[in-house]
Amino acid sequence: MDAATAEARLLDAAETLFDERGVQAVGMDAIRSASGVSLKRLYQLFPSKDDLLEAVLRRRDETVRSGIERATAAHESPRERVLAVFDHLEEWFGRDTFRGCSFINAFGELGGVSQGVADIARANKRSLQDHFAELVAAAGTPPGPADRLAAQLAVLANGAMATAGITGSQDPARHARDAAKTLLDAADVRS
Amino acid sequence: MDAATAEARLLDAAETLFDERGVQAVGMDAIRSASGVSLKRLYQLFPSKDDLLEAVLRRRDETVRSGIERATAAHESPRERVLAVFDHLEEWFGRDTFRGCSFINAFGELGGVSQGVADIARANKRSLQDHFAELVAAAGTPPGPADRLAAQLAVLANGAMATAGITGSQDPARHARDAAKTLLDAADVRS
DNA sequence: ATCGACGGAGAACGATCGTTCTCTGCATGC
DNA sequence: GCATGCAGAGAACGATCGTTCTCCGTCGAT
Repeated sequence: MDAATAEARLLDAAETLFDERGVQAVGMDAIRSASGVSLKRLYQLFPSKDDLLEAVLRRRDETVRSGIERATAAHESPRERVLAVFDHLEEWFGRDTFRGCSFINAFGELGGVSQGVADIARANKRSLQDHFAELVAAAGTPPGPADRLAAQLAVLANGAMATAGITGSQDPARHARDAAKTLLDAADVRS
Repeated sequence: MDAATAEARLLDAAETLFDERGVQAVGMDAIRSASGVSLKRLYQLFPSKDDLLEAVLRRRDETVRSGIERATAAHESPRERVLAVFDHLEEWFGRDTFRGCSFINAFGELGGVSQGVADIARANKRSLQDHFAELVAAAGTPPGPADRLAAQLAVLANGAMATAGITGSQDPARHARDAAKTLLDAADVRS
């Protein structure tokens, strides 16, 4: 097995286990077993558990961004693109492995003791809000109101993630989508 | 020191430390030092760390509920009461010890491995939504639309908590409040 | 075929943690 | 004044975890 596939297997296994049980509840041995990559190789690629976790979060950040990018690109109008983000969330919440947003969860567990984790979570949330800002700006909304609307949409999206994680239901995505529609109407983003 | 004050000191110390660093990063010795209660007494009152954590969360649940209750009771109209919840959040987010919602954080860390923690978090979030539902119903909104609006408001509140925890800013409370106002207007909850 | 470098399996190590136990002192009841 | 039981301080214990090390087999080069 070459280094690239070992790394991918490690990140896959670690991501799954961290999502399932949290970070500190997962031992390096469990990651080794789940990935089939030896401990020696693991520590060559990721010198510490913190490094592995941050790599997992960074890769997940990329996955999330491109997933949202793809979901919104499938629609034409800014309004439909914004709503597509919430449809994307609903589909995500429906996966049976879903147990909340990795960044919200990792921040809750480690944000107080790991600056690295806190920084990555912050960057992820900022990128979500920035993405909403771009979509809203594309509708012709002036910068000030666009930023405010984007912040509100980001709060909705994060609320859907937190609520869906805890309740284990897809409903929060639909509720957030409905609320987003109301906000878009009020801001006169109709197309 | 009698049992009641020992228990209170333990819950205070544990709550502060858990909020600050997460649950698993806090040793029982740290709780002992911070509370000034001996380990022996601690284990007499709370037979395990899990018991202590659940007691902390249950007490916090009460605190949160009564805080919201008090904040809303200070206003007359249903609309003002709903908005008062978000003002309450803003004040909370401004406290320098704020590091996110204890239930969202605890669920992220332990929801996957502790049924007890998951249940308490779920109950807390349900009670928040129920409270919104009562406020909205008091405005004369019919049950169906009232429940939908309450769910949307709950998503907003949870989103504000998650976002404020990660970004360390009070802004999400204001953005959520503005969004709530728009939703109330759209639902014709004007007084 | 022999040597040597490398990778895997898992034991070992040191630290930490939850929990329990021991020892000591003290206060209270006779 | 003395015995008795309780509480505190912290050592001890057993388990777990992150990390490193040892041993062994394999494979490629000469």
